[in-house]
Amino acid sequence: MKTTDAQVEHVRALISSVPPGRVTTYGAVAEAAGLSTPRTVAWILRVDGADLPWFRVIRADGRPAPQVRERQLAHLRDEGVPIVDDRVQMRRARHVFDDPAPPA
DNA sequence: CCTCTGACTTAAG
DNA sequence: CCTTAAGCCAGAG
Repeated sequence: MKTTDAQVEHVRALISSVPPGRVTTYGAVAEAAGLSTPRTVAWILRVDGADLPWFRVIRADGRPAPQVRERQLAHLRDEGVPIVDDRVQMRRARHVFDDPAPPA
């Protein structure tokens, strides 16, 4: 199904709700927003994520996106996110969305 | 209508 | 820990 504006707004809201010092993954956001693939989340951040805490969204393995990894790591370190060898310790820093995914 | 690319993920070698 | 392959959706050419 084509991604709706509501879905995009949902994704933006979810990312905005991630508190400082915590992080989430593309997959988690996609699932919470009801999207079928994390690539859509990446697309949203790329085209309309300048005003969002995009640096709190990392890949599933705990590493930032290669293209922005320096800036992302800098932001995360600044917020006190546990990082070891350029890898985020999601076990401690992962954020859990209270708002459940909408039923199909 | 085609192919390519991308701030992704999981599985397999 | 490394690289491939396949699946996935949206946009650009």
